[in-house]
Order: sequence, then structure tokens, then C-alpha cells
Amino acid sequence: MADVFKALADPTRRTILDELTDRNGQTLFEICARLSMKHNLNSSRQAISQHLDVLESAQLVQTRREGRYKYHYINTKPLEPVIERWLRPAEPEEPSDPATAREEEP
Amino acid sequence: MADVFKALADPTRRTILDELTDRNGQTLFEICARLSMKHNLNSSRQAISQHLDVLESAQLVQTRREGRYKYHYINTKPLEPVIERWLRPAEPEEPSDPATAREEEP
DNA sequence: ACGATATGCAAGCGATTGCTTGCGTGTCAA
DNA sequence: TTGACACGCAAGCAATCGCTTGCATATCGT
Repeated sequence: MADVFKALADPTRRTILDELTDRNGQTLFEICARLSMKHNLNSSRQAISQHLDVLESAQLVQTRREGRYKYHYINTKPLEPVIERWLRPAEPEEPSDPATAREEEP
Repeated sequence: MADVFKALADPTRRTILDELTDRNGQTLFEICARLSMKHNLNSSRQAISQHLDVLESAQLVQTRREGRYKYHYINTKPLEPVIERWLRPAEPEEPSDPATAREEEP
């Protein structure tokens, strides 16, 4: 689970996920080209490849080999527990504005 | 928005959010003590203070001053757009298993 | 077989991160 | 006022990160 947050910490990796959301199943070169075109990100092939390795280690990207091509698919499953961890249990608590909240002294 | 992911990338900061979820509105020393007790995290006061600064910059923690005490409150609002970014738009797409999916050649 | 294509592996480098150390500031009780 | 308490600021350091560079492997078309 820690890998998921570390993977999402980099803006280039988040843009890669955006790209795979827009068009799933791209190859490495395809991702490089579209990152340069649509997102003005001129990172090298090796840089993107390493980013994809990080995303794959975090299970956020799954891959499928076919000959010399390697297709990359986004996988949003690791994101679901991220939400449940803090979003759900904290919702029915006290008001979100600290100026109006009150607690006993420590 | 980048600050949110960077803030969540550290395991100690995630544990701090867990602690604030369990008991909202704690002071710095209170957080230090409970991290040591319940989570076996023996970080120094300054280390935790810097972590809280990061969380506050990311708007994940709001603070309220009262005399020499500073109370910390979790704020889950920055987490909501995180979900919508990839979870929602990618759901009605093709099968998540890359072995069965298919795309045209690049 | 040969070259072109698509990707993998690994060492090295500057920048950033998380933490420590030491001192400073403001607040409260006696 | 004095001392204890809660917290802030900033320099320094080892570890990690993102990226480059260079070479290697594997697959396809001709």
C-alpha cells in the first residue's frame, strides 16, 4: 500500500495515469509520444520506462507482452482502499472548521 | 494537488492521519506520545512537527491555536478529487485483465 | 542473415527528503 | 519574576529520487 502513494507522488507518473485513462493499452513509445504532444512533457524513453516500473510495482499499471510490444493498462483497484482509510471513518465526526470545534485540555 | 500526494507518500504522515482519525484535535506532544504508544513510532518531536507542517501545507490538516497549545484536525476534503481523477472515468472501460483485452497495433 | 525497432539493465549524478541537533520564542503557573 | 512547558526556526547530513548515459537483449520485416 505504501508503494501506491509513492507512485502517485510524482507528477509525471500521475500524467501517465491520465494518459492511460484517456487511452488504455498503450506501448512505451506511444506513451512517450503522447506525453510530449498533449502534455508538453519531454521526458526521455528511459525516464518514462522507469516511471512505468514504479507504477507496475504499485499495481497501478498492469502489462501484457505481445512480441516486441508491451501494452500498459491502468488498474484502479489499489486506489479504492485509499479512500476508505480516511474518507469514510472521519465523515460523521465533529465540524471540519477548527475555529468552532472544542476539545478538553491535554 | 501535488502536495497532497507528496504528503501521503510518507508512512509516518499516513499514521498521523490515522491517529487524527481515531482522535481528532490533538496537540503535537499528544500525537508524539500516541504514535510511540500505539504505533511503535519513536520519532522525535521535531520530526513530527515537520511532518505536521507538510500535512498542513497539503491542507490535509487544519490547526487551531489556543494559548501555548496548537490543536490539529484532519481534513479529508483534498482526498475527494483524488478519487474522481482516475476511479470514475476509467470504470466503464474495457476489461481490467490485460490478458483478455485487445488493442490495434501502434 | 541483416538492419531497424521496442524494450531492458545498470552505473552515475544533482536535487530532494526525512531526520537530527541546537537554539529561540511565546505562554502559563507558582 | 522565575522556571517549566509547548512549540518554532534553521543548519547540517545520510538516504532516496528522478534522470541521464551507455550498452545489451529480443523481436520483426525484408
